[in-house]
Amino acid sequence: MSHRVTMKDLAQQLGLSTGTIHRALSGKPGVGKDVRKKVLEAAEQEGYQLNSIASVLKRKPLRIVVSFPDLSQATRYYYSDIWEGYRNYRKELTDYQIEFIEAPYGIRENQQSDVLRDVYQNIVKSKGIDGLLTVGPMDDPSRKAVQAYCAEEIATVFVNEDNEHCNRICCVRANYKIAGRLMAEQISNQVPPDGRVLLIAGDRNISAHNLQVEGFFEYITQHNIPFDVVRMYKYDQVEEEETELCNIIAQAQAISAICCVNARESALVAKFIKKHHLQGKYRIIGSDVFDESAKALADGTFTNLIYKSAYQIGYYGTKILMDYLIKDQQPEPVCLLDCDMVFKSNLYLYNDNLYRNTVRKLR
Amino acid sequence: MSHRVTMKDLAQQLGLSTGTIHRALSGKPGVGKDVRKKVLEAAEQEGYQLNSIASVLKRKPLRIVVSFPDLSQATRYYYSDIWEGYRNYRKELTDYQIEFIEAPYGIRENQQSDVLRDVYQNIVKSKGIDGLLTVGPMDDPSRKAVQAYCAEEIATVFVNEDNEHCNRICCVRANYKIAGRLMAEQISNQVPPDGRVLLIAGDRNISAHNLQVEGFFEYITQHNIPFDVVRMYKYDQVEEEETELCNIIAQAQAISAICCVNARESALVAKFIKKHHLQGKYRIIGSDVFDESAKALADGTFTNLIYKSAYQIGYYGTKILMDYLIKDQQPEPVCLLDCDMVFKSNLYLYNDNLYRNTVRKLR
DNA sequence: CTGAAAGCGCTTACAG
DNA sequence: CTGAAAGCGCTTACAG
Repeated sequence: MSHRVTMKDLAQQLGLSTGTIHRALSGKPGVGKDVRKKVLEAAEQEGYQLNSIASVLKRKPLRIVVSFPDLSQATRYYYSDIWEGYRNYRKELTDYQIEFIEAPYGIRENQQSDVLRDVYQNIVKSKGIDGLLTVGPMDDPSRKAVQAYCAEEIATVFVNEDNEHCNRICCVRANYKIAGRLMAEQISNQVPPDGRVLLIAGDRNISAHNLQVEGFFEYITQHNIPFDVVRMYKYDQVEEEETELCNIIAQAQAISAICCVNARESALVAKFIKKHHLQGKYRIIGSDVFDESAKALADGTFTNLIYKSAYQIGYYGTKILMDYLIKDQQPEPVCLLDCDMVFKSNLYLYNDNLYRNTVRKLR
Repeated sequence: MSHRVTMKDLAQQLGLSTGTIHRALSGKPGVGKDVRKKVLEAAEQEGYQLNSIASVLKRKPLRIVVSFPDLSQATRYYYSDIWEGYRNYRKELTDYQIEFIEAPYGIRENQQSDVLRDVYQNIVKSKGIDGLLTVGPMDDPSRKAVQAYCAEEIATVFVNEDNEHCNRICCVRANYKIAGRLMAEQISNQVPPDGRVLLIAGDRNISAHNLQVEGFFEYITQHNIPFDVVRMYKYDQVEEEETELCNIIAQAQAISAICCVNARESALVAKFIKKHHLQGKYRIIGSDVFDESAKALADGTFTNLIYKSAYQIGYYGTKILMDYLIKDQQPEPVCLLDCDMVFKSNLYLYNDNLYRNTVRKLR
């Protein structure tokens, strides 16, 4: 264990005070241009590494805004896992002096932008904050709200949705393509290669849905599986959906399997199957783990579920932001978390929040 | 953020020095019995929590011995993942002043005990160590070697194998029962319920193998699947194994699927299938991810693999030991990590060490 | 057995 | 823009 270079060492070497070294290295204002350069060079030269532990002790608390959808709506299962992942990583940070400001928002139009603007007015402007963790904005007002944060050099990490027009340090999301491939592979293990498969493809405007569809076809193409795939796009036509399902199922050429790329329609499929007493007639892979889908898997209505790593996204999103702020670790711009195939046999792992104590591979 | 109670606060309240408070709370010698009691009570009363960050700064480095099998032998794939998980968690601990002493051992008889005794003589006795991370001893000499550590109050965490006769704080291992259930469930999705299944059951003396077999039968019993399961126990009769496989496969009543609870025999099955050009004839689930098994999955010889969380065992084993030493967190005595079903579509996650950056659910 | 003091490596508030 | 000093909350070595 040879001596690790400290700020004191650099200060002595350069004939400066440790305060100046600190200001130079931390990018704080109040240090001459050439002095800063000299310090950065010496630090590089000597292989100086910030001691992230020591730096915690005396600094004032970091202030982080965490803003995800609240649990009032359709995405509540998904986001309760995101919140939980965030909270669990937060526990790892006890003693790090971090103040988390939670700002959940409803999913009505403009809710994200309203909440973010509100926090900006009330907190950012007065006390200042250091980091922002939220969903990449999908509408103009939200994007503008986030850009106001980024303009203040506030480190920003997006979950689920990216938005490259904001100066975010990274986006953490599920690897949807692999999710689609997994569905195709699992189905291809179970139904004859010339079988007919209903792919409930979600919304053409939602990239998470498209990527899964893409992955699905990629797999069957690469493996020369001549599935007859029927795609259904009724995500925003809730009323027509059941009729459409009836039509497809009533067709002369029977389907053997159903795959569904999103939670809402998975719930709908489960309901439909039970209503028409079709349990066991099809191989069905649903998306996400929540009350209805978990029940459907447990009772045999579904064969499997794809878990899209919501918990891990919350956990890693928080970790990546904090590693950036505390340890100066620069993440990849996009971090993909792989999805899991859920079986009856390991459903309890996803269902039982008590032991959700985890994490996942990162790409 | 109300003020958190510090040692200084306790010292003032009790009219003692912070040094005494520290000695009392940390269980160090050199403090009177009733003084210690008084301090512990006050700490309890005031809700004192150690600031684990501050405690790192001035203390001398913790010294941890890490001793797993080396990579010279049959278990090298499995243990390279364990080592890697340990190394990756270690990276999270930069700045925590921890000195890791790596003591890999060969798998010949008594290698573990020799190495542990050697380290004990050369390091423990002279410099002292704070923690031990190793495989729970499976023979008498190793058990005695470990007990010598535990007698010195050295915090000990076992991976893979437990041994309750040592005073370990915890054992971290895969949830083998779930692994067995997953195999049964996946096979039952793919072959007719009255199908014949060959279960390569490993060694009757190895609990990891037995638990998987148990889980397998548990699943098919609970779900009333009338599989005809043929068990094969030839783990230590390598020469007879191929003959036995030939016999079973040649039988009039054809088997539909093969499940294998361990890595060595999975490699053997892959070789056998390829040699006899039987690819695609059976559904086959192998164990563990390593060169041969990964190839067999990729080329369609195997349908799936069960990954027994080696990486995560190394990662969490290290974390649990360090959380105990640094944050005073008492773990559950047995921590079970769930296993993954590996598909062609996500094989790269297990195969590509570059991005092995992860973790798993803990029970 | 107990206290008083120094110091871990940073960050900050203050003075100039 | 820069320096000198104090201090974060612990741990340690020394003195008694």
